[in-house]
Amino acid sequence: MRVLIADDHDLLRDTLQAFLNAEGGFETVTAASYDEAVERVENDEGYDLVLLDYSMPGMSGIEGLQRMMKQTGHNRVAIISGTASREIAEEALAMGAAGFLPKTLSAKSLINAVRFMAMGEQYAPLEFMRAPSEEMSNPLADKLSHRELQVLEGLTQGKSNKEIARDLDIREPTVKLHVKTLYRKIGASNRTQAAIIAKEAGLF
Amino acid sequence: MRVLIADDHDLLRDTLQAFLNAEGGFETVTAASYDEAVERVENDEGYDLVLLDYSMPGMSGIEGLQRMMKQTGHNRVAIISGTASREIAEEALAMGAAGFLPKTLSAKSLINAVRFMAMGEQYAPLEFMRAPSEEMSNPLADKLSHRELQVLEGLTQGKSNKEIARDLDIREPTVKLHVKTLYRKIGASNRTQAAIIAKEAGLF
DNA sequence: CGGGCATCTATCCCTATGAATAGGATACCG
DNA sequence: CGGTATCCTATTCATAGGGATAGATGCCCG
Repeated sequence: MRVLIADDHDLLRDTLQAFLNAEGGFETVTAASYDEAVERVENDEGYDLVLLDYSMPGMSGIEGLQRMMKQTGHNRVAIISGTASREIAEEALAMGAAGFLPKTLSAKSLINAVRFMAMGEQYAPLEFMRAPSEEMSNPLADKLSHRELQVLEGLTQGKSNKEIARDLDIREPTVKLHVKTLYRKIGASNRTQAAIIAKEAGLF
Repeated sequence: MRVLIADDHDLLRDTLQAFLNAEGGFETVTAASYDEAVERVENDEGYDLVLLDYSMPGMSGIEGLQRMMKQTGHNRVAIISGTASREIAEEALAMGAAGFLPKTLSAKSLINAVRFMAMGEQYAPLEFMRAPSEEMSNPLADKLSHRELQVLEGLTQGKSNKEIARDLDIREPTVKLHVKTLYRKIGASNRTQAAIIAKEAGLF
């Protein structure tokens, strides 16, 4: 099995190559930039898999993946990245990439994944894909006080101020205040927008 | 590699066994029911992987997976199913299942997946996991007239009736009418609920 | 052709919402 | 202790939203 590893981090590239050689029985070739990778693919033959670092000179993200996939034709191309988000992984996979490898992957899993992809399957770490989008520990929630969050939850359920007041056992004017300050904090101008924003942030 | 296949469909079970033996080089044992599978695991030793049909006698869904995982201890257990939804797959994987195999999988991919799982990795078909939940082709949209849909879209953007009227170039009272009839159709009692319902149905 | 349907317009009336402002209670922190 | 933040309550006012009802048009289908 021939694998091309393209990454601008020398250390990672070299250790990865050594490891794939020793433990996985792969034949590996490396490139330190996107252009070098292109050159290798042009001149050499028969790579079973091309690993592209998501952020390296010349790559320009998902667009580099696309170009490489076009250029290699039937060859399989996977993304390897230390930072990319799930959205990017999804995009790459939807585009037909052979896989997505976060650098948090264990060496053992990486061997398995590379072998899996070289067999023609599509790989991505399930726990990575299963993560609920971004979450980002909800920057929204942090900005709001406890009460404001409770009120916001009421909004997302389509409740009136009066209902929210009853549920929280506070007076209606108080609810209105929380509602208004919460608008300011999350950038909404009415309750429907607030509800949508909260929903889209994955709250409740 | 020793694999236990538990499925009440004789045909599938036998062909699967034959195929895994011949093409994958696996040693396979079969069971026709959940209880038989439990028995096999108790008496035999060293299964690298247990494949459980999601709907077979005694299995009772995700609960059977849980019991089997507890019983086998370190052994790896995967679900195989012809009907189960993505939600069930997610649940199984979150619970630590070795994988999820829909019966729509190609034989070649199945071999790869089984080998992958036997190596200790977690597998599920990415295209299956990436599918946007259910979608159900939006029963909501069918119930609404064209205008009502346009108005509903405005609602989901947090617009006021006046804004919607301007955007659609109709008078505000008309918008209010559409809004009201649309509430009835989708079961909302105010604009926020309508917006949430539309959002959750995947509209817009 | 007439009935049913979606569409558009309009008016009345009441309630809910949003903005502005203000005062008091509590709790935490330097 | 004083400063600050959060929370609760209150009042007033303009506007938006929601319910009800009514009338008119254009269109398709039986």
